[in-house]
Amino acid sequence: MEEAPWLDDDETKTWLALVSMLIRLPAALDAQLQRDAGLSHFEYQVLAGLSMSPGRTLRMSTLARFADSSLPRLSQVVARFEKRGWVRRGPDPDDGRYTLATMTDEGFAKVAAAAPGHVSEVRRLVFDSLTKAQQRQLQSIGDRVIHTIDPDGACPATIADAALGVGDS
Amino acid sequence: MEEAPWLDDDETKTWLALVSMLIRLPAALDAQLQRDAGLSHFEYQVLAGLSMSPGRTLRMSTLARFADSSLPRLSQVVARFEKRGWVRRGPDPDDGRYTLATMTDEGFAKVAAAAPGHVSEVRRLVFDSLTKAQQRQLQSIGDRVIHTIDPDGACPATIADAALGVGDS
DNA sequence: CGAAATCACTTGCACCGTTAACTGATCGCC
DNA sequence: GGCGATCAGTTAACGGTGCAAGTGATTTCG
Repeated sequence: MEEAPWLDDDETKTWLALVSMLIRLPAALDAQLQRDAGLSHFEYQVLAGLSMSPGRTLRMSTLARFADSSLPRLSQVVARFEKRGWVRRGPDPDDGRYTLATMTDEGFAKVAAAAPGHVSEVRRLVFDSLTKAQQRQLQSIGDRVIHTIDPDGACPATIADAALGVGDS
Repeated sequence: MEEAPWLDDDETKTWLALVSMLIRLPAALDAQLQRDAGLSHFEYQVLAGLSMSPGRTLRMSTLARFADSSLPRLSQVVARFEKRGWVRRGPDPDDGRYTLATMTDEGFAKVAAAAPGHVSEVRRLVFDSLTKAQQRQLQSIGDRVIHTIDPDGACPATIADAALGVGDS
């Protein structure tokens, strides 16, 4: 713990920039989604995950991992969605312990309506400011940090690959 | 809004990696600080800002900008700190509308005890995984994103420079 | 000089998220 | 086959955060 007591000047600036981005970017995305669609970023992520899955159906636990969510948190959000008619829940025929969440047409319409504005904001705040090289660096940096935090935990992209059939390689 | 309807495959992967980092990195930092010092990352940021300022004193509004915080949020946290004897509050002699928050020796001892473990975790999760070039890229990426979100808003680093006398040029 | 407007901050209320205890369903072991 | 253990998910209680209204101090302008 005594190896490297403090950050040097460059590291401090990098760190302050990262922390600020860590706070402001989610806040900005939440603000846009709340304003234009009445959705939090987390709610959007849940709907997006369901909309991309085959049959628009996913086990709650799989959806929770995809959305970086605890199970209680997801349970409450899905309960709200069910009340609004965006999602239906039922036991998994293969294993009664699992619960399958299925997105309705109304839910799909909701996320389809919200997506363009959100993607546009993501482009505006992130991709438009960055060079192609920086985008590659950003992905690499993100992958490394995530892997350090959770070495054997599947990242959302992997879950997307495995459960949703999205992506390649 | 119709300019670029969707993200391509590379952009999607970059985006998923960034979103995951946006969620997991703050969670990991909170977990370490909570475990080892009983502090949230936000509380640490407030204490760190005060500890670095001249006279360990700062106006509430300046501290709020530094910590990316709303004023009510900061007010409650500082009220808790005051109750624990880590901070004292009083009106600014120059302008009675401002409130000066001053860190006590006990508060300084608290943040000084928490800092090494936190910095060590920051190193472990971020800097140790990254090359020097990636660190430079990360700072540049963060600066650009922050500036896009808030073009004329001062970033914490700038506030640190101006109000705390930290850093250079 | 005094009243209205503005500014910095604090308080009250509603909502959201985490934690711990609980319900149902399946698996392991005898 | 039946009992305990484990797993998936829900529910209830607590703490924290954002928003709107309120307080106190200062500036502005007639």
